Amino acid sequence: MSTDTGTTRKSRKGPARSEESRAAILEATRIELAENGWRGFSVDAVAKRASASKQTIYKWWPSIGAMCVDAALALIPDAPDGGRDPQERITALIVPLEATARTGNGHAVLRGALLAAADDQHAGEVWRAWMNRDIRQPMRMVLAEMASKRVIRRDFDLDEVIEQLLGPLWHRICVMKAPVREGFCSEQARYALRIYAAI
Amino acid sequence: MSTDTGTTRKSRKGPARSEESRAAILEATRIELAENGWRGFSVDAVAKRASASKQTIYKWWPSIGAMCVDAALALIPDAPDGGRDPQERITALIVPLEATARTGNGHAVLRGALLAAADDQHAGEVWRAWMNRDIRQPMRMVLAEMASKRVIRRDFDLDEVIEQLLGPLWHRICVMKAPVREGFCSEQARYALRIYAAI
Amino acid sequence: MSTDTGTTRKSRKGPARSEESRAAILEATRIELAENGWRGFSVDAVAKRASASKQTIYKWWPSIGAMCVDAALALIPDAPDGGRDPQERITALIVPLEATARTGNGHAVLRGALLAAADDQHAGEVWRAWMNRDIRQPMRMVLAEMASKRVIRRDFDLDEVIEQLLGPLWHRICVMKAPVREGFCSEQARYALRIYAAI
Amino acid sequence: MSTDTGTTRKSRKGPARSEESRAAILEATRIELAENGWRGFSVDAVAKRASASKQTIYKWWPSIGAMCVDAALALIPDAPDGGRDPQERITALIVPLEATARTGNGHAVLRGALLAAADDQHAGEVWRAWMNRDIRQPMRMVLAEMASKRVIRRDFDLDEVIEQLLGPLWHRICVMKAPVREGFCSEQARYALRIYAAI
DNA sequence: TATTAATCGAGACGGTACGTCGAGTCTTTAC
DNA sequence: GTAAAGACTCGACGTACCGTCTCGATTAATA
Repeated sequence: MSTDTGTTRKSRKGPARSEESRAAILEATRIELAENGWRGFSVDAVAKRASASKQTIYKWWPSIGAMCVDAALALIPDAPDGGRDPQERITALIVPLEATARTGNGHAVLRGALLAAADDQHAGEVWRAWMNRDIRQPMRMVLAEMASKRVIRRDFDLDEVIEQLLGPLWHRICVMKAPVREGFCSEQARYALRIYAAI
Repeated sequence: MSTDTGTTRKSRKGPARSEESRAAILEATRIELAENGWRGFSVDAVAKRASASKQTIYKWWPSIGAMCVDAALALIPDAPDGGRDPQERITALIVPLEATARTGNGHAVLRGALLAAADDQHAGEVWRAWMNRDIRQPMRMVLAEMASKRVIRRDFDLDEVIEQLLGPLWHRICVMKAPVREGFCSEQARYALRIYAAI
Repeated sequence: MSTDTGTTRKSRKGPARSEESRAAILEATRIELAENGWRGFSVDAVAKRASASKQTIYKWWPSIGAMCVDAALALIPDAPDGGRDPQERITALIVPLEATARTGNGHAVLRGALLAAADDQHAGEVWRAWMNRDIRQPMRMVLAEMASKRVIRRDFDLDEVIEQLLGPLWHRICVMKAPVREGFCSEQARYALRIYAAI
Repeated sequence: MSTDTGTTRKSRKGPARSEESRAAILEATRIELAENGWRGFSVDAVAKRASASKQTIYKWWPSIGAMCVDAALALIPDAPDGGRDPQERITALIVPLEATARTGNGHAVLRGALLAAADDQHAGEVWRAWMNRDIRQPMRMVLAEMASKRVIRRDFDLDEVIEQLLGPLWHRICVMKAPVREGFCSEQARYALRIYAAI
């Protein structure tokens, strides 16, 4: 789930931003975040691992927290097409997160990014912006459609639905530090919709 | 929800552990945690604010994360008596958390402690031990009783129920950084039980 | 006391070296050197002040120290004609330095250049080459003539004479940071010759 | 020529300043200064070489320049007793400098300290304070005595005499970077007094 | 008149060092 | 004994500068 690199430009003096350097920094960030956690995360270590200059890091990211979130978001695959079934469409929105948490050190990277988002101003904004664009808005569409067809109640609170969907994953990854079984997220989706089922 | 102070002793030379100092350190911890977050949290600042020596802090806590969790747990009131109704008994277990999150800077302290628990080995153990004693075990009892009476299904996973109960609160406090409305937790309890309702 | 610009060429493709840029760089160098001293001197600041590219600076000077010396030497006026009197001829060789030190921020520029010459390999060579050409050689001629006429002793050491002439100025500018009074240098010349007077 | 360590205290909580650390820092400073010069001098390198913390360095010295001067002054031996002869007494004041310049890497250390004193506010003050105490004041006494006995003229300028004494040494060490022969300083003393000789 | 080679401003980049802050340990004094 | 005070080493912070490189534009000699 890529974010903007900000390299777009029409014509300007001097060399363009090095995409190579950017990718190396994000990869190093993921490794360091997974190994040392959020408080133990060190920009120096990232710079050294990525053979990059700290200057370059601080130039392109507003804070190291934002960089951590960026690095994690780059790991999340694009959502698959959910077809017509509302239940499937909602599941499709959150399975990429589950997939990330279940692959390699993805759970540790996600945990680091979530901590960064909770602890750092900029990181929180980046994370919520991503959530808004990739989860909240699409889900609002689906839920509105379901509500109009009386499949679910009309008085749901969008944010609370999202919390019921993502909260358990968060708790598992961050607090329990236990593995995420397959289908964990899709099951939460089924539960959540059942809660709001009309009658 | 106090934790052990470790001051119990039969007879030993010299003065006992200063309860005054311990309280000042925990209070300073809460303030610093709420003001500067987890990554910005500093032992030096706590020591200065509490007029304590760093030595004293390191003497009594295995890690600063554990101290943060201790400081937050000291803020959580004891659970009220839930009576006989299972629904009420479960609600009673989690409303202290909601109450803490809704009082003063409690949400920020809780957030700091949760981040510490997710990021720091010792802190995570302290937090999970508390959860196990004050939430998980009591809830296991209630749920077992409900299952035996066929009020809920028998095949629930205790940890997943807990995640459905606490996850949303976490997500709200840490990710959304939005206020927690009254009844948020008890509603999650109602939802969770509905999910596992028999039939 | 100008040094070679290195722009002489017979025929070559492309534009010639920009004299405008060179002058702007040297002027910026003088200002920065006077303001920030030798250790605080920054190529970036010179480039920005002169609206020049760092590339241009590194292309034309072997080291920043050499550039500092160049910038200072450009400030030293040509020596006046000393006439026939040996005393006057020697005085004429060093009064340009005194004049520079007594004009505007000349003392600070001179100090910066001297520090550069003492601290930097290239700068030292540039400075000593200038000294050799503009002070040492002419003085050798005058002193030899005086020695042949038995006005001064024959066993003087040229470099020690120069040190007696320039050392005090140096000490005043660099160590005492006190103003240089008019006639300071010519008086040193008179003293030095008196030291070596025959008889 | 030691300077105050500032470790004097009657009674205070906490450990005293570590003399061991202070000595290691000064020795490392001398080595680094001699090897890399003033502009190339690095606090990091000193800290690493002395196995000291930068914190400790910045705690006890107002600037790195002052530290460099301190390190050099510690190398200058105490002045010998000059006896009764005024000429000898003056010579005795400056031979320690010559001796330092002629021993080991003393010339490079002295050069570094002189550059620091010329380039750095604090360093200059430290150097001039030392000069005032160990050279200027004693010399003022001797010269006053000589003037009262009509051995020298009465209208000399103390600072100019000092410049004539020390300037040549400086010029040799810093600009010429040539070795200092034995007797260089005492000869300058003889010259200077001859200049101001009555009649 | 194109082509070509050089110059120049702008600025991105990997590094090194800056001066500050915090972690965790140790030492001294006071109680 | 406990605790406050604080010095110490080590490492990371975010910034500044160094010296090299790349880019786009411009300028002058050559073809």
